[in-house]
Amino acid sequence: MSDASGDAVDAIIGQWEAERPDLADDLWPVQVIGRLQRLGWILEKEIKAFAAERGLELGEFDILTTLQRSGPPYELTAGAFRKAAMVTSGAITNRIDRMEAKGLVERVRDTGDRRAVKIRLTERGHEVTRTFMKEHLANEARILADFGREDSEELAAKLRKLLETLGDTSIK
Amino acid sequence: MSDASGDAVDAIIGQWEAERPDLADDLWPVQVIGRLQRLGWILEKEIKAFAAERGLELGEFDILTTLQRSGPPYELTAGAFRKAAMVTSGAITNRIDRMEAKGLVERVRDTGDRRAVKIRLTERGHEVTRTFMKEHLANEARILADFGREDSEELAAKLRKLLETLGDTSIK
DNA sequence: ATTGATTATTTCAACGTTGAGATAAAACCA
DNA sequence: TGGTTTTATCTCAACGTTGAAATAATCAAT
Repeated sequence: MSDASGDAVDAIIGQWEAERPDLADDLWPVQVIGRLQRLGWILEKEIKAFAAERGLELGEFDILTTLQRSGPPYELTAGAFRKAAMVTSGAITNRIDRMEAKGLVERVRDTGDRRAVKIRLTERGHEVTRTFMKEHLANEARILADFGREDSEELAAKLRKLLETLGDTSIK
Repeated sequence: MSDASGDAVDAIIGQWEAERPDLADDLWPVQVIGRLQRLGWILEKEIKAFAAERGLELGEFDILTTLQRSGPPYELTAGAFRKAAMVTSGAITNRIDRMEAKGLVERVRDTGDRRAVKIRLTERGHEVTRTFMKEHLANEARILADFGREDSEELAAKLRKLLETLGDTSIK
């Protein structure tokens, strides 16, 4: 059933129902996954633009915040980033290269394990992250302002449940 | 409040509360946006792998399904794809180039407006999309199987509301 | 009809990620 | 100690996207 009103996903499902009636009973996952995909795109674009205004790549922002929220001594290995950021090793190397050039982080060879490289937040990196993070949260609050706090809490609870179902229980 | 159990986002929020108590009251949007981001990554990876097993790029899959669900005569302009797929013009040109080489679509110069190029699904493209789509929906159903149909419906309703709030009401 | 503005697509260099292979160090085990 | 396996990072070519500039056709207005 495609309503006259609705979001883009309702329209897409309506198109499928008309074109492939044989699949009508199998379309229900699209309601969820299609919407999650669209929201992912929209939000990524939003946050990417926000970061770009401040001279940061999205991945670089990711490194900075991961590092700061990890707490003292504000250093993590490249491997830790790979897992936290869900990207490959080459991407981490490149990001750190760029950020080291900007003076936001520094590489510190681990004294114990000389294979490992600790990435440490510089004083400048700290400052940038501090102000950036506050603005970032304000921006996210703005994005959700019309949706509202109460709906946000309810939605968050359901999203948590889905993530747990999918096994996303760790940031290690 | 960071629970002992929970998903990755609960852990992240817990870290921020410890490291930046001054931001504690501003973290609520992360509950939603952080989770939407993670779900976007997870699902994209899942679907990308699924497409790759069948020799298709994610963007190519996007073109195929957009084309098929548009109904007869199964042709759209490059511009229509740009809007539907939320990507830039160069990306569309490249995708169509690759897919034309694979014999999945063909370019047809519009007889009326000779600036426009219609992208049309070939017979082979139709076949591929038909089988692919059925498997794709089965795959999505598998992903959501543990989450359940009822929770899916409830979650979908909230996601729709958020998308509408963000102005994502059209696929034109 | 001619000029100017707009619209549609393609081109292309820059960019970030991927992923396999290389390098190097540590851990394991005889 | 010596040899093998494992772990951590870096290297680098291939890949897809971005976004601005180029090309080409239509539309608008006089």
